[in-house]
Amino acid sequence: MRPVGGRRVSGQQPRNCAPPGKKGRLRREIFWPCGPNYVKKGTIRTGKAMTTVRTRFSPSPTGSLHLGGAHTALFNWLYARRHGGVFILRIEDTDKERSQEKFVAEIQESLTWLGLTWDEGPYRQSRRLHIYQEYVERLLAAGAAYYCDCDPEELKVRRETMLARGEKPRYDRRCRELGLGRGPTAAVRFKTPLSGATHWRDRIKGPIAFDHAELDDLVIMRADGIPTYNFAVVVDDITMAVTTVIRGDDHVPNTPRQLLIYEALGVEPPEFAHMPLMLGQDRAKLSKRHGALPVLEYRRQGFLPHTLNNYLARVGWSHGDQEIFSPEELIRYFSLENVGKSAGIFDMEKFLWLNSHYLKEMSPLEVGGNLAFYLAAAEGGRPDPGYFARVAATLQARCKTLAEMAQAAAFYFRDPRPYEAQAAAKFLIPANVALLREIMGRLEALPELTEAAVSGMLKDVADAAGVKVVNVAQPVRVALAGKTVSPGLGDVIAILGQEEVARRLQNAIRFIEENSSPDESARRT
RNA sequence: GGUCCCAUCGUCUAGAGGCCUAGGAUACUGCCCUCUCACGGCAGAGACACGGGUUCGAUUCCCGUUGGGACUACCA
Repeated sequence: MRPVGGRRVSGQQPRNCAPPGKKGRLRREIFWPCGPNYVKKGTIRTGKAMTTVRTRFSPSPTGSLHLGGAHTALFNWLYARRHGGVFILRIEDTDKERSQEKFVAEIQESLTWLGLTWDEGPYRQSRRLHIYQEYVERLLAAGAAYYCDCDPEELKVRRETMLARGEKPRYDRRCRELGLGRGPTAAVRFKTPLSGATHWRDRIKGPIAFDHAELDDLVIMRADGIPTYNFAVVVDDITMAVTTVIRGDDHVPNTPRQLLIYEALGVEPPEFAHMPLMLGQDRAKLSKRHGALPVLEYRRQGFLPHTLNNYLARVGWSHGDQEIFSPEELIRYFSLENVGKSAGIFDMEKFLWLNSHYLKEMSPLEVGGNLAFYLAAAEGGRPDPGYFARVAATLQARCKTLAEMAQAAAFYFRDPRPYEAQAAAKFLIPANVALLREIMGRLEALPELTEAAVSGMLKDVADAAGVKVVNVAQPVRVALAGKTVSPGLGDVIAILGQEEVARRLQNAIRFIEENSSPDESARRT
């Protein structure tokens, strides 16, 4: 868990020392943080002399942005912001089958909602095909790649056969030395070294090594000229001058393949930081299949964007015992050194708590503004910000999400009827008619409808009747809110206003009279 | 199966060999506050996966076991 080697040198991050290349040109003379000579004491330069940090978030538009993606995007964004760097958005849409335009839009909307704004992009891999082509040529010319015209279907069969035989399902390299030329069905494969090993020092995981014997000759460009993931990533990260690749540790196995491509291209690679994955309740990687919800779904459910950022930041990263971070603090404190290695599980309970925390912290006016948005769909409430603020103030400490608050606030905007059945059965009974009448009268007599005045009145009524306040409060509550749960009656009454309160009390009395049999009401009144 | 990664309360985590009687947060339980429900306050229960080393001393370093996860495509 502790940094190894140079990772701790006075808190400085080793970075590439050369300026980013211009327009597709390779960067020259780059300090390679992954190499064996990584950080000799005293070689780290500080501040201005170093290259600007450049990170990227590169989702593929094959689905909505979900929590896992937002987690990765946040760490990249935070790291870039922390170091005054550049955050790049890149859409990896080389999977023509599954990529969809609507997801490109949704991903951007999600990031924007979260406030994870990008400085460059969105770049689209599908519009950079000529660049990949150029790099493939280079590899081909250098003898680091070769054409392969094996039939994909047959490859699949071979793979299954190997698997069935208990062998490793790898490409058998039968085209490797054939010297095949370009052709309509020929894909390009990377010529992976047969022996040796690739290793790097991960900014988060420390040293990692893979034997080349474990790797096979991956396809880097399909027969149709579309590059595959591992190749496109490398070319993009080179041409976009990415300095730090921060991604989920599910990409660790891809890294040696990419490092080999950098090497074949003669380019020093960026540094890598593989962050721990965030798992679902079932401990499996978050994915659509495991019920990972789109980020926008959390917006719909009434979570604040900063709740997501704060929560996500604390999965895999920490700053001592601190749990609550303002956006500025997140940026100020974020560092790769404090990113842990082990995967974390998304905990809805804590997530809800965090959201409720922010709901309580915000000003009533702000919460009210948000609440109006959630109510608009359902209730079409009054568009008066002041009114929403007063309503919000009574609900802030009682709700965990804005959607929940909208529900709880509904009675402020419309008639409470129909009453909740159980509540009505228990409190809207003939025995309480007199009480409701008295309350109505007393309210009219109050010089001012304030929380204190109403509370005092309720207590007086209770005292006079020799009962507890709760006994007078509940019938009134059901009459006004339609249920046994609501904010304090003093606030409710003050907000609803004299006229509306009188109407609701009257309605409740009428309801009781209509719903009880004549002799029952005679007996109990 | 193979390769790689990971391992502190249920969950997120603090922990840089003695500061640990292992801290915080959440969730849970109890009490207090209280017109309901919440909020809030106080208290409680709850973890170093196991086995070997190294060391005067391991939660911490090394090895192994076990467990979990990821990857294993002309997906990303």
